[in-house]
Amino acid sequence: MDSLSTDVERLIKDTAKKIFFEEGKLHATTQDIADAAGINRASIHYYYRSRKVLFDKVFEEAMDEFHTKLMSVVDKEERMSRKLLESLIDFLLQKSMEHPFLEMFLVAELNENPETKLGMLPTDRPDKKKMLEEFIKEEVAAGTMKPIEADHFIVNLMSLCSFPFLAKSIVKNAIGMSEEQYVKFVAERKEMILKLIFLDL
Amino acid sequence: MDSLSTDVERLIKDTAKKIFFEEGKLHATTQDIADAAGINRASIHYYYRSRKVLFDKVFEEAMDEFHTKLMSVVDKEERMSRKLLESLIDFLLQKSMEHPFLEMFLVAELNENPETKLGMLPTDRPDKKKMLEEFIKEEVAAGTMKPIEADHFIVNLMSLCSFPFLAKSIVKNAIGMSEEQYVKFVAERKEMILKLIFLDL
Amino acid sequence: MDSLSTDVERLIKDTAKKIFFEEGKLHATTQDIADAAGINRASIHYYYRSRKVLFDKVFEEAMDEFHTKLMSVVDKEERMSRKLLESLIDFLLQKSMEHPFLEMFLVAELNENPETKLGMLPTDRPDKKKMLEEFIKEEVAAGTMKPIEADHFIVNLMSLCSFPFLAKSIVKNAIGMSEEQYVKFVAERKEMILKLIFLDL
Amino acid sequence: MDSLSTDVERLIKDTAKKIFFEEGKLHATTQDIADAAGINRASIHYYYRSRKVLFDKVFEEAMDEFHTKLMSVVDKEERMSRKLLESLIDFLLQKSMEHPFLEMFLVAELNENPETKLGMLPTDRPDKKKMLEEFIKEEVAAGTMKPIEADHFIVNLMSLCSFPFLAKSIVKNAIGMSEEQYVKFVAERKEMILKLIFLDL
DNA sequence: GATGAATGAGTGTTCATTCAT
DNA sequence: GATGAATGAACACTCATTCAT
Repeated sequence: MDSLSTDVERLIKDTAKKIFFEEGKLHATTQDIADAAGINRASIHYYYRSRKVLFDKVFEEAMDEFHTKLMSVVDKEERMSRKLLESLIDFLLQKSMEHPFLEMFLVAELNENPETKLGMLPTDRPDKKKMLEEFIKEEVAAGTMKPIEADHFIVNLMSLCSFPFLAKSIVKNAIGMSEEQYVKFVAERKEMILKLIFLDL
Repeated sequence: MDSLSTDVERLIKDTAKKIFFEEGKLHATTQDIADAAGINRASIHYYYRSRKVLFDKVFEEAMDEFHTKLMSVVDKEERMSRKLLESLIDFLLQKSMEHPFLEMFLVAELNENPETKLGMLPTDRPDKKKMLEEFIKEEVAAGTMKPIEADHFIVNLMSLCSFPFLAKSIVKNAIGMSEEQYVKFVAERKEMILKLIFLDL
Repeated sequence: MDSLSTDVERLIKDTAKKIFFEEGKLHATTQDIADAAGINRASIHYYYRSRKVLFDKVFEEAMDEFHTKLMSVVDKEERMSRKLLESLIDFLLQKSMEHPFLEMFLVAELNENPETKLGMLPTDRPDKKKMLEEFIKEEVAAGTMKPIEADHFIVNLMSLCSFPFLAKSIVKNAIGMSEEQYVKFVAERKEMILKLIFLDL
Repeated sequence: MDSLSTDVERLIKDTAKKIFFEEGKLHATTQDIADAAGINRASIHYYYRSRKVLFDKVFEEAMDEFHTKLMSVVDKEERMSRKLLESLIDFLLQKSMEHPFLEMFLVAELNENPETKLGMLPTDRPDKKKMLEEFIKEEVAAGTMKPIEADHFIVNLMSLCSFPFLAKSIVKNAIGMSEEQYVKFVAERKEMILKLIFLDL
């Protein structure tokens, strides 16, 4: 009953997501999307009234999914722990693999329309920041971590997880990696990041 | 040394650089550039045959400048040293402040035209990589650094230096920073990165 | 007498007539008609092959109806009389109330396609014209009418009967009439027109 | 100095006016206008940002011109007189010859968007109506006119002057007039209308 | 050298229309 | 018979680009 038509609607959305957030084609036209989906350009307007509506929907959905999953990770425990941190890194790496260019679109949108409001991102919550600060303090006290401000800590995490995927083409070119080497490289990131954070690993 | 026209030629180039790499306006039109430069749109085509020529020139120049400066830093010494590394971080942070969105354009270009050849980036040179690996080995031997592959090391550096600028709007939103807080935050990056790398700082 | 489908067929036709000739929506789309009829847009093409076929049918029908009724009025008597003229005015006012915008479509069609042939209108018949001229001559002789050419007479009649309905929105705006005042105004037209024609009223 | 470019701007406007209000092509596209003007379709967007802007400007201008001229006729004298009435009829016939289809567009617009506000039309002014009523009263007292309400009088005038031009194609078809006969017919309208109004003519 | 005017090519969008069920 | 899905054709519109001055 979730009949054929719905499939095309989803196909369009999925194709758009792929082109935008996986392939990072910032300038993709409705024709590009239609071609990639193997459908007529007018179908896009049949299901989504306009390019903007499609884009907004696809973008909002990707952001929502990101937000929701992040929340489910971050809110799972009362206190920050190594296990929780590991889950967080897992999540950040995972979504960067799936949608390496989501941030690019967000940044492009914000550069074009600085007043755009985005769904409050999770770390902008005092309780979570406090939680993180306490964790750092404890680890520092235990001699397993060097003192660091929570803000830098979280931005480091984002940077180390997102940038290598976003800038995959640069990274590969700059370092002269083959695709295989890149895959291996990416697989090592999690352990590498943990070792960078904790002195006892 | 040229005539008056050169001034306009330079004005166009500088304005384009600003709009593209400082403001990150990926979709900027020739009209946007002309408006920002306070000149006629046709002048852009008079000095640069087409938008693509202007973009390519501006892009190549920014990349060349980046490349040249990087080389001058990296090739200053025969051997890698803490001082050299510090210079490198200084440089990376500096160029990210100047042109936070240069990578975005590079990535966008590579996503659109994967075959694009970019001037060989510096670390794709076995000697430099070797140099870095030796440095790491020595620091590890001295107990002032944890073992890390050179590739991860260099990508970490790029990530930690570039991402916070590229994603300034996200970072500020996600953490709820004011402009003043962001300025302070950015000023602290260098010391923070060094402390992250070296165990004895 | 037909089956159910005929009902829908008629519904479509009636709705189209209403939108076109009563509401004067010159730019009405098939979707507008489908919405107003509470049916699916595709049904319109099921019953009528194309928009043009529907429009032509609806238009032809309205014209035919007009033509037929006019004929039945005009051909009822052998000779023109005051009573017949009164019937004619009644009819013209009546059809202008029902389909105030029929002429607009006719005019629009003729402007777009000047070669369009329309069913011969009744006054384009020498006998009828002769009949009218005799009537005028008699009334003039009786001192109850001023001399006037038959062509002007008939165009005056059309003008005085059609225009106030066709241009209702303008008339109301220009004179500042309320809907009630307009209704009263319209009701007075017949007597007014007769008084304008005949000196003894 | 009112150089070539301005000429094209005017050419576009004049062509649009001609197509819309003289030829009554309600569905005319920008391509139709461009073709008729012998220019590129994009030029229309160069001078007027959009079709709507062009249409609105052209429409407003035609209405303004109508309004201004009408005022200059109507306000020339303190009191209504036969001479003034004659001027008014002259004006109404004149503008109907120039722009026979202006009312059609006004009506179409009002049918599509009933809330549209149009520049107050002139007769919606109590003083003018009073003026007309006094004139009628005087003529009636002199036995040169039959009693008639001012509203009917003014609508009759509009009808008798506008309709024959607006519905030229119908009139010609209905009565079987040649172009020459129509020209003669039109030339006779003024005298005919005056004779219809005044008993002593 | 500089600029307003003009245009071709392409994009989003709407529409009547067709098709499969 | 009826309808949601899909499409070709046309439209308004934008943009980089060219031309004439």
